[in-house]
Amino acid sequence: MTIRKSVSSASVVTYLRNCIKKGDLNPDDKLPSEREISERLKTTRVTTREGLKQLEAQGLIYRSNRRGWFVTPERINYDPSRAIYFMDYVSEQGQIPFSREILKRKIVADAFLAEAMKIDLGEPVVELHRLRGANNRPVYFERIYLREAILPGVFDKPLERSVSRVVRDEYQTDYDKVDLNIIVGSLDEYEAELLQAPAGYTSIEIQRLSYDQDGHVIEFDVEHWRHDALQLKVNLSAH
Amino acid sequence: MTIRKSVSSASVVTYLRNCIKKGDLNPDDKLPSEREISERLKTTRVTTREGLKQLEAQGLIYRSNRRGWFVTPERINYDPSRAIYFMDYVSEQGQIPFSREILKRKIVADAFLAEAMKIDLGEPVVELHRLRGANNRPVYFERIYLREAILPGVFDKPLERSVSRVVRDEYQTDYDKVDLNIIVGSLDEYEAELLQAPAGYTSIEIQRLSYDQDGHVIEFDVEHWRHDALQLKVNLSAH
DNA sequence: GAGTGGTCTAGACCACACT
DNA sequence: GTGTGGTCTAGACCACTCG
Repeated sequence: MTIRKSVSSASVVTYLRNCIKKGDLNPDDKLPSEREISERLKTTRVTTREGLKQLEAQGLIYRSNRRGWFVTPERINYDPSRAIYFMDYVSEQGQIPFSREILKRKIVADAFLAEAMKIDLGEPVVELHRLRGANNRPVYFERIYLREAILPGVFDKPLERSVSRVVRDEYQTDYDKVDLNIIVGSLDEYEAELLQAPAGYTSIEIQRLSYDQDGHVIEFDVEHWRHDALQLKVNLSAH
Repeated sequence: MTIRKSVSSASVVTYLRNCIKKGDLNPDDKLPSEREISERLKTTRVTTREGLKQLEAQGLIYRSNRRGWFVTPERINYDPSRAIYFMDYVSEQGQIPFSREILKRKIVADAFLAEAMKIDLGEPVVELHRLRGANNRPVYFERIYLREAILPGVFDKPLERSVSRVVRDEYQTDYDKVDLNIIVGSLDEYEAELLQAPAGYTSIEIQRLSYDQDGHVIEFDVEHWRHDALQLKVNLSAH
């Protein structure tokens, strides 16, 4: 049996956790400055930051860029197995969603895309980047790749609100099968800036590969979520 | 447009990343000591550790207790939607699995369990803790809760290799529906020690609630994975 | 312009792992 | 016993945010 020595950063964790539990700090409230916390608990900034990072790992608080530390609001429940759209399920959960298009362009498949989408090198693809969030807080960034061969003219469709709605309604194509790939990673500088996080911030990366009824890949989608903003729910049936 | 200043911990990241790419460091190899890296790159331990933590967040390296830093081996692919057992899918992926029972006991449902399993407070439940890993490296710890009301005498069954196999074969009960709940969190001291990780280590928590054909909850299962050891794959069909 | 978070230096002590 | 990782102190500078 190991004997735990008392760790000073733990007092930061305990102190702030209590503030949150007691309601002195509410969701989206800003925490006191690191220097102020350090002074109050008679420790140094390095130690205080260690404690803050532990609370961050637990998802109780989050960082916004250089703006400071905040209490994490309720997570977004996301079920990638349901045919429901971001704007809708966020609203349903009582939060106000937003969606911002960052980039839309025609490209050709490079080696990575060709392998991931199981298509030929050089096949024309429409690339779409967008940022989405709730209550003015960005929660995930995604890159979407659509095959022009399967969805002719898709570049000129209004894709901002929902790609899958366009595919369903304008191409009479159903998503028959979806392969999900989920991994915990960290944000690169570009992704971090968009998500108002420091580079290296822990993220959840969701890759989604969608097929139509004929087994063709129609869409490839890579999402990077702030780890603190997401709760994944998946319902599986044996039928 | 912001101008990036060059960060010193980044040189640690770049240096070690190259060592791994070039093959100077191979999966499961131990990295040089923090002091040695610091000296080699003419920086201090704090900065070196900052770089190491970034590589850890990216999943390229991992920590084992106080033993040091190691290069992350290939992740385990886990598809919670498939009816396949840990011992089997790890073997299939060319790794050697192990499973260790930590605890088995009869308890009654407390408030948390009652709510999670949608059962009455005080209902008898069999609790099982176990630790699983591959190639001698622990990868996840799980708590399993089984309803004695639905699975009479389950306490005395051999549950170590696979609970679901016992349920299927000995009770002729099929898993009809499974609700998954996935969240990124961190390990508490107990979990961390079992997983040979420092307390607070980033983890993936998977809660699984399984129902039989009649809609009764038969099993509740909470898994804590080392974040660096797991790649989730889920296949969804519209059928 | 003041204050903050992000980064860094140059030390130190302790408990634990390894030999 | 030696060396390592885990933790901590007491400073410092810079770039950025905010008022």
